[in-house]
Amino acid sequence: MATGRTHRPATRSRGIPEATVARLPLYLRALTALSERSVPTVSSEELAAAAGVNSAKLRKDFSYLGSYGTRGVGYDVEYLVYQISRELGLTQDWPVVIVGIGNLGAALANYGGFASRGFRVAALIDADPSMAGKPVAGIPVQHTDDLEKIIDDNGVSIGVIATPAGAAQQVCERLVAAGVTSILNFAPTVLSVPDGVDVRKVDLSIELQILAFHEQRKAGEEAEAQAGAVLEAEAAAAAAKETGKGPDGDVPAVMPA
Amino acid sequence: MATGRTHRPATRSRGIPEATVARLPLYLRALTALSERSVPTVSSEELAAAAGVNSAKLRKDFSYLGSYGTRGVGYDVEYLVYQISRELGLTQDWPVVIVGIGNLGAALANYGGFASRGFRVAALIDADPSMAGKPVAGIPVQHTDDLEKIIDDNGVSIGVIATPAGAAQQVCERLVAAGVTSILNFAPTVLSVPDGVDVRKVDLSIELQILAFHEQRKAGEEAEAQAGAVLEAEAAAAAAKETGKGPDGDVPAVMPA
DNA sequence: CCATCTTTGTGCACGCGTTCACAAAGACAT
DNA sequence: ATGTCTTTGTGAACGCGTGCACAAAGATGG
Repeated sequence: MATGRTHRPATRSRGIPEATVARLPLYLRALTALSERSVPTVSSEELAAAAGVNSAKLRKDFSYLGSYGTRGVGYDVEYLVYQISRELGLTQDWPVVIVGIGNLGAALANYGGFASRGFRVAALIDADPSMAGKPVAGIPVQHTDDLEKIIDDNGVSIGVIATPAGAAQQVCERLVAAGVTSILNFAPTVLSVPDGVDVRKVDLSIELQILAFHEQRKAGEEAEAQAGAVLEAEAAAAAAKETGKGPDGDVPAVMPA
Repeated sequence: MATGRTHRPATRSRGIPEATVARLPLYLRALTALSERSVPTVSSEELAAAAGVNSAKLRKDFSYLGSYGTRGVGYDVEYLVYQISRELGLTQDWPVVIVGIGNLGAALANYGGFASRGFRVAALIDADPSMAGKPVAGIPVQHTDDLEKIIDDNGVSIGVIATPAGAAQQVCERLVAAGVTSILNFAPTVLSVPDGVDVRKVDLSIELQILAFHEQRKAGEEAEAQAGAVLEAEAAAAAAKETGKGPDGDVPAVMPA
């Protein structure tokens, strides 16, 4: 359209939408795969397909980073890998501590994707004294008592909480007090943190429940596609109010085929 | 898909926004905690605080389910627990299979939150023949060869993929072909599935990268000079193509950590 | 029964994210 | 050079989700 630059987005690096940031790792992964196959350039259409998004969205996402593409050709894979890496802060090393070395913590410690890109497991921490010294994924587990020192010595700013729910908030507070400002929480609890601390949560139970909701909806649609008795839900709710006592473990007339 | 002809689910659920559905498990957890403390009623304000959301949002969320509150009093805890459980489909039993019993798969199998609410680990499946028969979390691992039969015999409609990335798509296709219509994917891959199949993904690596982005941003703001890890040579190229990095005040004054 | 007080349920406005659609930009062939 | 063809970058419209602010509903006390 207008040849003239109307208004360049004055604030570029700061203005990256959160939704875009969340997709950058996806693009990066797809680009890395292309890079390993020595593909020199890629179009927005191809890359979008690989990342599982819409091409217009991808182009808009990239437009927040700058004009890194070449019209008529596409994007230079290597260059884009570098730009996104830099934007995400992956060109530097991030020491990470994992607190709570149970099944999940051990799984995380062993997770290859950890070390692969900028992240390094600096320490494993557990409250169980009998775990102390025991190596997990080649890293000796240390006791919670030393948490503050570990954080400080290693300059850790990202912490992963894989403890039971009951311990999570307390661990969180100690991490924050020790200087951690980003937390990845696997415990099924709402963490409260001061301003300036980022928390992201990964909750298996919630994901499953969301799936169950859609699963139920699908089953319902399929079963009575044309019934459409909206008011019936009312009656069902009323009737359910009577029968509803132990919403926990009871199984209502399920008969697996 | 084997689970079919149960009873009719609420037809009203069609209008529940996705964002609301994603929060229902959060409310449910908070409500369950209140229920265990025998708290009879709770106000939107209190419950919202417990769930870590805004009270107006909570009320609006509940309004999609119906008018289950009492003005001047609040919500009946037990009743709400039941309503949300029903809405999410947790009053029925959901058999789940976990494919890929490595560190992560084992952690998931052992995860208590699984069985606690509606979900039941029906089977563990792995491609490694030496795993076959070996019990994990009290459940014997079965071989991938029997995947279709396991799905069918147990009426499984929800599958969890915890395999390496390379195997995920293939496993996914077999699950779908066998009748699974909801998939929780822990493998770092974009799964492509036919319409009607829901996929949710949990990706540790992505979460960490998002945290790193914000962490870098915080560090940059705070010290104004923490853009340390920018690679020299390529940074020059980048600066040449782009007119500097932070137009909004974050200057790339390099100061290596 | 009436007044007051608490808390829900929701209309409304706003901002963010998504998507469409297309002009501008460049590559490439002639 | 010039024209054609491909693909980017983005203005604009739209829809969803969020939060405010308040009237309606009901409890509670006198």
